[in-house]
Amino acid sequence: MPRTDEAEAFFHAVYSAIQEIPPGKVTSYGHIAKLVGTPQRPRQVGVCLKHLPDSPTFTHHNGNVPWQRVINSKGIISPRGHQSGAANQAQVLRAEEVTVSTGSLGELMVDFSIYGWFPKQLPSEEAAGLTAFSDGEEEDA
DNA sequence: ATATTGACTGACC
DNA sequence: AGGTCAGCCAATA
Repeated sequence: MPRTDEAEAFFHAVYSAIQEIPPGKVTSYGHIAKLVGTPQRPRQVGVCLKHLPDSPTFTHHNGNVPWQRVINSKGIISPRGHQSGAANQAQVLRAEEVTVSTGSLGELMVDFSIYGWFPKQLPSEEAAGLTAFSDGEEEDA
């Protein structure tokens, strides 16, 4: 649990934002950071999830916060230094019909098409007509 | 109390 | 296209 009130507020904001990610979709740490008004702290978002309680006695816990729907900006499940936790996350995502493929290096990739928001743009920016990475560089479908 | 780590990311080589 | 670096800051050591 957070040690300061300031951190407490941040944790709460992050968990609440994550709860808004619809089932079957994912987003990035960076995007959550933007949503809570601290775009320069995607890392702290990771810290929040790292310390997400298991016990339902907490307001936010792994039973009501869809932690599995947060991946990194590269579109892959963060390996967090090692693979065990990431593999579990992939399993939980697959359980909610999210396609996760394994790359040649063992990376667990999530299809960008199910991003609730693109990693580099907020919904408002998307509405402005940005094309993100659909610029026409596809070589395969 | 000081130092290191790390569920991140974008900017630069 | 792929590695490195500098910010970030709570949690650990």
